[in-house]
Amino acid sequence: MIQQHISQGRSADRTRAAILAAARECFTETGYDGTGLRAIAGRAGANVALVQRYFGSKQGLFLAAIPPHLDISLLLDGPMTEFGIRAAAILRMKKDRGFDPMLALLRALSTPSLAPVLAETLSRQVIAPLAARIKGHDSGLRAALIISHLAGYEMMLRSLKLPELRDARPSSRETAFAVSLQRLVDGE
Amino acid sequence: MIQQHISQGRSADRTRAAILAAARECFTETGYDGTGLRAIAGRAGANVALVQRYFGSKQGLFLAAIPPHLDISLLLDGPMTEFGIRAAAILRMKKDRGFDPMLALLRALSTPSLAPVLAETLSRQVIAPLAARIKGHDSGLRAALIISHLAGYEMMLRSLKLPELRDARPSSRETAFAVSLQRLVDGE
DNA sequence: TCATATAGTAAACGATTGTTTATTTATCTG
DNA sequence: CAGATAAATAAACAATCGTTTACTATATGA
Repeated sequence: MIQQHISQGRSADRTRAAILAAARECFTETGYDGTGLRAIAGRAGANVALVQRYFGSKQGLFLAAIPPHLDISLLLDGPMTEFGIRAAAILRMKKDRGFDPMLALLRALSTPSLAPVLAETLSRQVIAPLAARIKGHDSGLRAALIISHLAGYEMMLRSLKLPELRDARPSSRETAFAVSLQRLVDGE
Repeated sequence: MIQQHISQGRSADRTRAAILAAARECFTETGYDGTGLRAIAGRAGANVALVQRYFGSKQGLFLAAIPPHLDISLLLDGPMTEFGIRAAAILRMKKDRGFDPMLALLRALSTPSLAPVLAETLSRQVIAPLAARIKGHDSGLRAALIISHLAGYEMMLRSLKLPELRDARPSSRETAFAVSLQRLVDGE
C-alpha cells in the first residue's frame, strides 16, 4: 500500500528530492568543481553517504540534477521572428540566487570528465530542437552559433559579471543582444 | 657582473620561466581547478616548493602566466571592416595542444576566487582596446557582446567540442561566425 | 679558500576531496 | 509484539590539494 507520511518520518523519495534540490542550487552558485558533496548534503539536511547511495557518484548526481532541466521549450514557443527579444526577455527574469540550469551547465563545462556527456546533452536537448525550428541552410550550425552566443553572454554577464555588461542600461544591453541573436536566426 | 651560464647549472630566471611555460600549457589543457601544482612542477622539471617560492600561490602563478598574454593586437591590426574574417582566421590557426591564453582564461572563468580579477583583466586588456576601435553608439557594450560571442564560440568549439561545430565544414563555420561578429562591429 | 647567499630538494603539514564500511535507528510486515 | 527491511548516521578510507618547513647543494664574492 502506498501511504506516505506527510512532512515527517523517513522517506527515500523525499531525501532524494532534497538532495537534488540542494545540488541544483549549489552547482548553480559555486560550480561543479567548487561544490563539495558535504555542502550539498548539509544544505539538504542529509548525510554525505546518502548522496552516494541515491546517485552513485558526484557525476551521477550532477547528471541527475541538471540535464533534465535543460529545456528550451519556452524559447521555442512563439514565432521565430521574435526569437531574439523572447530570449532576452527570458534571461532578464533570472534571479541571482537559486537554481539556474543554464548557469549550472556553463559552470561545469570546464570540467574535463563532464565535457563529453555535456556536449551530447546540449546537442540533443537544445541544439537539435532549435535547429528544427530554423529555416534555411546550415540550420544545425546556425543553431549551434546561437547557443554559443547565448552561452557566452550568460557566462560574461552572470558568472564573470563583466562590467561593460553589468553596468550597461538593461534595455540597451537586451536589445543589442536580441538583435544579434535574431540575425543568426534569420540567416542573412 | 651579469654572467649567465647557458643551458646548464642553476638559474632562478630559467626555472621560473620553465614553471611559467609549464603552467601555461597545463592551465590551457586541464583548466585551473583541474591542474595541480605538482603536475606543473613535474612538467617543468622543478620542485613543487619552487612554485610557491617564485609565485607565492597558485593564483599568483595563474595571474603571472595567463593575463600578460591576453593580447588582441592581432585582432585589431587592420581595417575594422574585416574584423570578422580576421578573427575567424586567427581562431583557425590554433593548435589543439599547448598554450592558448584565450582557452586558459575561459577554463578559469568558473572559479569563483578568480572571477573578479579576470573580469577586470578582460575589461581593461581586451574590451577597452576593442571598444576604442569601434565607431558609433554603445561601443563598450558592443565590444563586450563581441567578446562574449567569441568566448562562447571558443568554449563550445575547443573546450566542449560541440558536434555541430566540430563536424561542420570549417569554411561554413568560419564564414557564419565571421558574419555574425562583423554585424556586431558594424552596429546596424 | 672560506663564508655567505641562494637555488633546489624532501618531507610533512593540515585540510578537503569523493567514496566506502559498519552500525544504529526508524518504519513496515506478518 | 517480534522480525525483517530499509533509511540514516558516524567514522574512516585513501588520495590529493595548496602550502610550509627544514635541510642540502651549489654558486658567488671578498
